[in-house]
Amino acid sequence: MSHFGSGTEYGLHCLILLAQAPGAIISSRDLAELQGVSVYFLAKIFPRLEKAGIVTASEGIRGGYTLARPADEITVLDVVEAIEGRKPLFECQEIRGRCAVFGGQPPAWATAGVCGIHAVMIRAERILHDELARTTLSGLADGVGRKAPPGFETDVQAWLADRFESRAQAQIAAVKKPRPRRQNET
Amino acid sequence: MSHFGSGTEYGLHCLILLAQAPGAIISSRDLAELQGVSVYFLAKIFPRLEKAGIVTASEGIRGGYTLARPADEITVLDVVEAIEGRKPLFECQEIRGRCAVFGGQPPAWATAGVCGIHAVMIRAERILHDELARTTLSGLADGVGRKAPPGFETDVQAWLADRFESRAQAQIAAVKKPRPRRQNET
DNA sequence: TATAACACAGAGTATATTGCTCTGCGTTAT
DNA sequence: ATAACGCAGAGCAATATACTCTGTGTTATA
Repeated sequence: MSHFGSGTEYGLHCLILLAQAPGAIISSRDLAELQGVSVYFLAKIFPRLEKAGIVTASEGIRGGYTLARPADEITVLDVVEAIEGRKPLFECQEIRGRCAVFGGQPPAWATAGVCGIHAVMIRAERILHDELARTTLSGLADGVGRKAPPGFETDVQAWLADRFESRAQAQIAAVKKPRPRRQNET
Repeated sequence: MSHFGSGTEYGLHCLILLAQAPGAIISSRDLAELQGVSVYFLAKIFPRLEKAGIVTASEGIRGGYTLARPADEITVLDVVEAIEGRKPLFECQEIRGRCAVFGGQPPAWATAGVCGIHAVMIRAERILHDELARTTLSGLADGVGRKAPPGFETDVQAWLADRFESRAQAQIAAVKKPRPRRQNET
């Protein structure tokens, strides 16, 4: 297993798509089906991004998500912390005060300040966070844009727009087929 | 929960003690009881440190562990990787190739090279590792030495030496009390 | 040579997390 | 009225964490 879960991966991919379509409202279902990941799982991730102020939600049919602020103001660290939660690199249990030679009453010098091991971990964690905060969603989106041929991004937007538009037609189709619910292919 | 488990914390504390007593053989039981942590749990951690070449084990009564190389040649990263295993920061599942507009056959450009998100994570991971590799066991031990009053380290060594010496006497004591096994206080 | 403590291997256990599935509720555009 | 939406939360199998305990073989000492 890795330190960051797949939720973070899915979330970042979705947010890049939102960054490429500024202002567009895209549902978690469409984002999931576009990328071939679980609709249900993605639907659990987005509320966290909303609570963190990264996306804004709109309800009802034709509802969905949009970036809450410009893509260059959302860092990878913001997304990781929103989805994974703020779990620290290291949780100091203050072993130093338990030393048997203290006999249960550790002297002041033993528990003063930050434990040496903990200090190393705090430093490493800050460096990791700084690095993750260096890349923004617009930076990631630019990277994708540079690799893809000119037509690709348009195709993706067309795919999403088609889904969005078909919300109205779904109602008409429902007259013929009672339950036209899509199945997920995961 | 934190990214690094308590095994890493216990391990580092034990290795600092071994670094402070170069050449001494200390059993996992003594290390555990000196620090008030689980004897059994520590006994599961040390074989990993041995497999990683950080400590060497000696068997039998009066057996135990010593550092396998000088304390300034063992980094915090070495210890973390030995105990936690080499789990990556991020495990790329190649979401980019699953895009629905590709219809199951992603073009070469889409899957060429490293995924942009993965690239950010690889960079962050290397920076984290570099930072953890910057501190050695001797560096940590020096930090403890600077904080503690002059007599402390001697007291600890005396506590451990006393345990080590008493291995022989334990057999004499066993004649009077049939089962003089120590209980752990965790 | 019996013994006690050791390293080491591995089974077992309680609890938590991960990744995912599914149901139900209130909201919204048609 | 309907269908799809966000959102909250229950459930669930698989895995991980932090221990706990047992058993095997090794070694120094009385």
